[in-house]
Amino acid sequence: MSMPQVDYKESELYRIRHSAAHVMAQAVMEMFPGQARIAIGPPIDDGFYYDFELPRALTPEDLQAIEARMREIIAEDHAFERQALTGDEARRLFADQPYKLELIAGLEAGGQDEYGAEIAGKPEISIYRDGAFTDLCRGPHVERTGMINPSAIKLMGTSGAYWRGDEKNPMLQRIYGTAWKTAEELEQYVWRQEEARKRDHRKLGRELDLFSVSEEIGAGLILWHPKGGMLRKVAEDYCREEHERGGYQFVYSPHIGRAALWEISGHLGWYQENMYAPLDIEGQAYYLKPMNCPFHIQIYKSRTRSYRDLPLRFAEWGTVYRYERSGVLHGLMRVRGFTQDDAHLFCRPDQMPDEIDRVLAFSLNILRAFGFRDFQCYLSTMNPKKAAGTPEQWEAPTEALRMALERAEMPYRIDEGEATFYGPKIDIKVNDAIGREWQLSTIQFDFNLPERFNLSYVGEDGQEHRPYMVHRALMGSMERFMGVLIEHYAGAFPAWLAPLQAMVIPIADRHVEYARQTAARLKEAGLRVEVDERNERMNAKIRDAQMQKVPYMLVVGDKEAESGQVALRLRSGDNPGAMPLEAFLARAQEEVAARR
RNA sequence: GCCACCAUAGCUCAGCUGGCAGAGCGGGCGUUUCGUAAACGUCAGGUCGUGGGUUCGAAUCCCACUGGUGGCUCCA
Repeated sequence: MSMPQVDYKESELYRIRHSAAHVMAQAVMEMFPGQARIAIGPPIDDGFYYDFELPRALTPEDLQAIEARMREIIAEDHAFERQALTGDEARRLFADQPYKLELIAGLEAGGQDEYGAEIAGKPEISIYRDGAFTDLCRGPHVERTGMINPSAIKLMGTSGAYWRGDEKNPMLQRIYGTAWKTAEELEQYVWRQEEARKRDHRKLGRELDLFSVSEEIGAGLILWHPKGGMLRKVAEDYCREEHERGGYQFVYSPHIGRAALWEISGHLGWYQENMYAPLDIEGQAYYLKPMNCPFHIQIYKSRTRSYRDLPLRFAEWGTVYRYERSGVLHGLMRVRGFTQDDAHLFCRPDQMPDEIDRVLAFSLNILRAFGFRDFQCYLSTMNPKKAAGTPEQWEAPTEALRMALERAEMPYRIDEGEATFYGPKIDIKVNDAIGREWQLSTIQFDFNLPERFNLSYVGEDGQEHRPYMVHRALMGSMERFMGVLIEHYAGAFPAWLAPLQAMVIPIADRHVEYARQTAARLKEAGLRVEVDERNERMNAKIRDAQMQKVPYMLVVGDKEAESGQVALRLRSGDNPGAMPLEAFLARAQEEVAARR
């Protein structure tokens, strides 16, 4: 969905959208003569926006009026004219536009463009004029407003947005719009939005009875219903087996720990804003865990470790609680309590490269099993404002992660300053079926905790040495992973994951007994199967199974009961028809085993 | 947390400028026993998110809180 930035910035579409932003700003200025303050209005992935300070909040009706006026301005076909100015000239021109004045000052100071992005040297100050509207802008634009297709633009909505993205600044009103070359492209875009809405995990979660959130329990806290619970169990069981094969050992740890633990780990120093207020237990402060690492470290420390013991890989489906501001909560994707498929690797320095290689391959392998094909890797580097240790300490581990990515021949991007406080990390994001990117796996180097907890192992030389430590979560949070999975498959899970794999549909009451026998045989063979014994017509049962996205529908009537067959229907609508029960079973088992 | 909007039956939603709380689906019961996406009939379901206020009278107007939606900021 996201196209290469460089190409996009030079594309005609980019100029169209940038120009549409100007046209929209003009329409808004006219709506509030002398009262509208304009900030910035760049093109974005699928359109554009413009930020304003206005005397009142915009309504949906305003958007309609603005959109209508935009079409008029386009029809007036004004030419876009560029003009270079001195700082003083620009200041005179925008004397009543405080945000523009701030931008002009920034441009004069040099080092960054009007969006705050770093650039070399001092940019030329320029304006673009189209008819009655003039904006501080470096361009580029289309030549005339008439080159914007009036039937390929649409205003999408409003939102609040902080000036320059800083929450200490005043909040402006942002209007989002989309613009394309043709009406058909706009239509396709609107259609894609609808598709995304259709596979929204919150909607499917209710329709397929997978999970819910209860107001009584609290925001951002998930209840897994039996169907969702099965989905999650199947995913977890598979991963547990893989972990066991991959040399991990399973551990369990409590949900709370004493303040001193979090003091030593550094969480109270670096991470407190994400932690809940302490519980008082007999005068001692305990904190709900936001991470599992200090617990696994205590397990490591429970005895003397020899170099022969390493690497140690402690895995736990650990439920953690993190404070999230109410406005950011979102279905399963952003919650306050979630379970990580967490593990901590402890190894000798000489084992580190191999461990990183292994965990990277392991992670991709698991993600592929769940049907993800496209991955984006990110290497997050030190954030000097939020980092334990010195830049020198960060250098080697950052390089180690980079080398692992190189060895794996994974293309990656650098996320400057996005590391955790305790070390650099590799994040793996996956692209789902409709191209959206989701952050799942994270592999984090940690040189901080072994130090703080004074971890050691006895080396070959009989001396104490400091082990290296890596945190990693592959599915990340089970909640988010399930959410991504729901949207990726639009609720139609492959048979191996589907909570209910087969629905047996007796045509009339006299077929119920045979249906039950059929179900019993399939259950015995390990399939998740139910019989729809309701007093409904076959058509209704098929429709319901279809809407529940059950992979296999097995219709049984007189013919099947007599011959020991089942009539298979797939949710795709395909109808392979009658076949011996054992033939269906073999087919289903094969598909489940292949995780198709 | 901030900006805007929203909250009526399990779900989706109607309910006008304040005057008797509704529909479809779903659920219960009955009839029907049916061959690949909705049989028919009948019954039950609501302190109109919560608390306060205005008013003769509030689902409807005002305030606060809770929860949600789209963004911003932040992030697994």
